[in-house]
Amino acid sequence: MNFTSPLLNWYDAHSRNLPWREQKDPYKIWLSEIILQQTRVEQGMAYYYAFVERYPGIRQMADATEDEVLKLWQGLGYYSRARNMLHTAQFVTRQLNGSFPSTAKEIQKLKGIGPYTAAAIASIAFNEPIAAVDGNVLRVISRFFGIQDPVDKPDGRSQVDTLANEYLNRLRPGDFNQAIMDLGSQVCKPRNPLCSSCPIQKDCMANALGLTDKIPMKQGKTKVSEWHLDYLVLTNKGHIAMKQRTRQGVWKNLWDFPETNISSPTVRDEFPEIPSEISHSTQIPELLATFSHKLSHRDITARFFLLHISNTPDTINGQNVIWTPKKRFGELAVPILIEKFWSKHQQNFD
DNA sequence: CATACGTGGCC
DNA sequence: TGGCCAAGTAT
Repeated sequence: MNFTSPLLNWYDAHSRNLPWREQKDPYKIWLSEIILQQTRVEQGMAYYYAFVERYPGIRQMADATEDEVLKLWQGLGYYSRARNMLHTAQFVTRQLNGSFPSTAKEIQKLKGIGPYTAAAIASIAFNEPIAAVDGNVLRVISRFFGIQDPVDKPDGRSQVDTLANEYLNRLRPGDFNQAIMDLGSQVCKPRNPLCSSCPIQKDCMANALGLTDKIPMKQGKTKVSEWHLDYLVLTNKGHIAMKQRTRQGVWKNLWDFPETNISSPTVRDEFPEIPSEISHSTQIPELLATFSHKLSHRDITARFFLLHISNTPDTINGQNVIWTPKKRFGELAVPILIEKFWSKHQQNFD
């Protein structure tokens, strides 16, 4: 099988010039890998630059607050990555004396780092011969070797792991891993792969069998459930009531508005009750907007009810709130759903 | 082992 | 359009 050599030759000629590839700084490689988990390079690039500028090294990141890191991360999604990243920055700085672990085994003990990211950092930053198997590698390897078992099941997955480590170039493990990822993202794409431009087309099983649109085979589909969210947008003289999502769950530690207590689908035509903490209000909440928003696992329908009130209680429907001046709304890390609502309707809050 | 966890792009 | 996919991890 002619796999590794043509792959590395192709990489030498076509590798992308990415900022975290300019040096072998474990901090920057780690940061880029966390950002790029389940995220395309094009989407993550601006965030990478923002983080490197704000935190040139892991020690600077360790001194940050979680609110600040989440605000920088806003819009990237999977916010546990940001929380775990800060935790790891503090752990490496304070417990490991600022020295990033140098083996995949040790790296994987850090929060937010699993088998893929540990192997990627170890191979790229420390030259450890270990295959980093991500979605691209799963696709390239399963197509090239014609693996027709589902790659999201243990059997198919372990076949790919084995082959990737078997064909790994032990002299250039980091380049080998990045070469497959670049090939997977630029040539061996999920749909409409550019097989005629592929350096390993000649020995590719999926290409020979006409199965590039069938491989990689996958089994699992996560079911999407519906979720109704009813927000109370309370204002008082240019201040807005905001609450932090501290409970375990989606958007943890990001900010949004207090929620009403009428989220049951059967009573969705009713107006929300006035929270008992509100001293007196002659009007009823006005339905300002209805937004739909899709998460990977939820279809959200969010309604935003506006109400001007004359006191500033510390809790709304039992939820702790802060009263944020309208000018400072932008300092809070909010879900994209809230950001979109805000950018469209903030003029209503004067 | 299955499910939770965001958002944007593509066809 | 709705479903799939993206440099996955934690539980």
